[in-house]
Amino acid sequence: MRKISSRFSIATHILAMMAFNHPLTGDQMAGSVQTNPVVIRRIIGQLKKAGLVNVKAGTGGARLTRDADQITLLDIFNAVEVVEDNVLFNFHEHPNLDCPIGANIERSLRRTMSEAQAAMEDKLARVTLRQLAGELMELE
Amino acid sequence: MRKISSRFSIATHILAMMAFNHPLTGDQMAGSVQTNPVVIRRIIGQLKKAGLVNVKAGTGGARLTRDADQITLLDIFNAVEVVEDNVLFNFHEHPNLDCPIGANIERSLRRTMSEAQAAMEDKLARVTLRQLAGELMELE
DNA sequence: CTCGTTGTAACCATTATAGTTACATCGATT
DNA sequence: AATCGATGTAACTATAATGGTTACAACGAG
Repeated sequence: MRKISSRFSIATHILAMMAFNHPLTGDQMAGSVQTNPVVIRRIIGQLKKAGLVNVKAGTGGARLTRDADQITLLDIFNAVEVVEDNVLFNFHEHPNLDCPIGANIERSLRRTMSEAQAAMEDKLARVTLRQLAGELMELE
Repeated sequence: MRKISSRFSIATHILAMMAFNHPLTGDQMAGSVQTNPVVIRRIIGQLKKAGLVNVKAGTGGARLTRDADQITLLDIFNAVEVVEDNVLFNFHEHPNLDCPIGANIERSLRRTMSEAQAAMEDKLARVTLRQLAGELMELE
């Protein structure tokens, strides 16, 4: 299967940079991530929409809207990895209603899927941007 | 982002069917899942490679290689959702080494990613095909 | 007014998914 | 032996996500 996109790691990287150096331009971030500035701007756009980041027009520069310990990795994940109905697992859509097994399996399988997703999200929710930067931020 | 493919739910569906009706043909499964038989055969191929299923050549018919309580949803997931290096999360590949943040973030972010994946897998590992079928299997 | 920056639009190449047709091959039955 | 249903693949298609790219309008500060 396809991996979860690099938008998540890129977003986390640039947000961590913002936690140190306050106003940062897209080109500076693109230099650190080593990708095209437009890729960065698209991600910044998603982070803005999620309310994690403010961008100054004209002169440029992005900064966090709150403290790094108020932003979890789940906040970042949900900002850049948007999935339909916030449901990660697909379920084949036309199971034959004449098949008693399909009908009965669906409910419990969907529940397990949902629990699995929730367990993953919980791990992301327990780590803040602050914790991630960790030792580095002590030096500030 | 893209959802996890329907192969997982389809594979679980047809394995649950096999837990009841022992030798099952691909066309019967395709009828219950309501998809093309070739899609089923491709999934069966993956389940065979993972050692979960036996297929009788010529006359046809697939059956489980072990009891339904010896097959977990994680077994099924790993059989049909193969991801490079078994690592679900991507990490952008050329972070600039001159950026101290990128370098320092990578290790801890990768750890959290790995924990999140493990938490999800653990939920899948705790449910067996037998448990999923649940009440239905009591009637056997 | 100019300059650097941002926000988008418009492409492009690559890849995964899901479906489809076609066909060689196998084993059992007649 | 010939036939029949079933499996295993190859080949092709359409659709969509990802990641990169160029181009350009708009904005604010100097």
